[in-house]
Amino acid sequence: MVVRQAPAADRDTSAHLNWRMKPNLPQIKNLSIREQTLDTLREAILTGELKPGHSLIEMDLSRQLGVSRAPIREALRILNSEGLIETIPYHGTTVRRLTRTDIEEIYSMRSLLESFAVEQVIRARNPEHLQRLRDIVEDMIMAGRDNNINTVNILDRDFHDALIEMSGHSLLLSMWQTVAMKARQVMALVNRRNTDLTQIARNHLPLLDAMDQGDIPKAIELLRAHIASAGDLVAEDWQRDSAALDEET
Amino acid sequence: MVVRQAPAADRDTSAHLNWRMKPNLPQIKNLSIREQTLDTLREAILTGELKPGHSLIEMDLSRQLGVSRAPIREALRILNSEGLIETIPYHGTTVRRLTRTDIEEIYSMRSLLESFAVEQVIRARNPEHLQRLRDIVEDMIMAGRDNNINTVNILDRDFHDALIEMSGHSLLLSMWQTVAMKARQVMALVNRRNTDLTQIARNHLPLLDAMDQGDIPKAIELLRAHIASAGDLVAEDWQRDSAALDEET
DNA sequence: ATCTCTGCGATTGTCTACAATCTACAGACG
DNA sequence: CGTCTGTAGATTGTAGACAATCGCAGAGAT
Repeated sequence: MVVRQAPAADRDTSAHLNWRMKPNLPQIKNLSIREQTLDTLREAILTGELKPGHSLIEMDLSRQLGVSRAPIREALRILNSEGLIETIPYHGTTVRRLTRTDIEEIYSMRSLLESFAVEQVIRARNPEHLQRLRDIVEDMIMAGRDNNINTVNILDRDFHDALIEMSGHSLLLSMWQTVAMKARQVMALVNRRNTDLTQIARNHLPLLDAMDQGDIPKAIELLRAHIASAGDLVAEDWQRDSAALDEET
Repeated sequence: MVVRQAPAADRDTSAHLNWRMKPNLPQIKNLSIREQTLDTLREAILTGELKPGHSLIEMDLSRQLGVSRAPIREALRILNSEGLIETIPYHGTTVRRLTRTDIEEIYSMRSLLESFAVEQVIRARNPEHLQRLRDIVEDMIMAGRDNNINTVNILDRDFHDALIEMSGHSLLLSMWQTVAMKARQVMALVNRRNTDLTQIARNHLPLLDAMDQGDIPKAIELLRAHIASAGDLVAEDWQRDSAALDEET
């Protein structure tokens, strides 16, 4: 951590430097401490490393990350407005606790946003879009055969992200990102019962067929069912082991 | 998003203090400078006082408001994640510029969120909800008769806010607030052509009737049309006088 | 004339110290 | 014994100074 600032020259892409520049030099990132802190904390929350209820003390973070409180505070403000943490003035900051209602809301919102997106994508009738989605699902099925749960999850996210992006609706995309973030957090927090990975992947196929046929109502119906069943499973698991989820500190 | 902290006194409900407490003392506000700055700037942006493209210099704001840069920076981070401003590192912060596409997206998103809400509200079948909405519309019609454009606008906002709140979906509410905020900004920026205020108010009545009858598809259809026509009008006006909207600085 | 480099002013990014506020607990007071 | 009061410790809120970076103008080289 505490990646020190990179020299300016590395980021410079003005013409005289690009002249015959050999490619594939790894892009040097010069993110502000605020951004690094933000990314680090957000990732920790989304992966469940920082559990709901966990207390975030600015001074502790400051020491752990080896930076001052100012950029940390700015990062916390952002996380706060993203709804991942809560701050009580002069008292403390904690990772937002989740209720079963929160989870139901997250999935119902996913459903709403995605069905809107799928309608837009179908109307656009862009064959490349459908092909791209098919490719992702195929990879997903293969990863499912290999029982590679991590890859399946990533590809599943890719699929739904791609669907939203294809709608070409930037406001939708930004709201989606908020919701998808929360969904990711929830998924990381529940101990999912083993399910047939291949089956999860295959579940996407009927949706693709409906999209191929341009059948909007059917596609929306399939998508809704797909998300609802995923949401129900997660909500059940949540109920089951919700006792272990709040962290005292 | 934009969940404001309640002042300490509001949160204190311990028994010994509530015992025979005389009411009606004006609540003492102790908002942090960050919150005050946030509210001030956000309001200025939403009312069009700060126009798209206007440059926000931390040092200037600091002098104008008579506070240090730290709380201002935190407020700016929040406005940034709300999508109202944009910051280029080491260069400057400006009020986000709006394109016609932005406006179309704002209204299509409003449409999506509100039709979801109206479905939930109809399903809940709560007569008080419908009565509350009717009351608002009645006031709106009266304000329309008086040609009181400001009151009509406020009541129109109240109506749609109420609709969302009644859905009881807190995540929906938070996304709605983001979108409604942007819509408010857009409305403040266009010089709306005079329209019949009474007519605007009356336009809400068919929707209420459909809700009364529990006719979900019809209600959604009416709502969609209502919002779409509003959006089209605004988009037209935008096109017309978009030249005057960007502020140089 | 054109290109390159260097220094300058403006602006944001970060650090440190100090102030304000909250909670909890101990002790005074009836 | 219960109620109020005040103090201590922890935590967030704010201030002011300094560092880093960017864009640009202008000097100098070709």
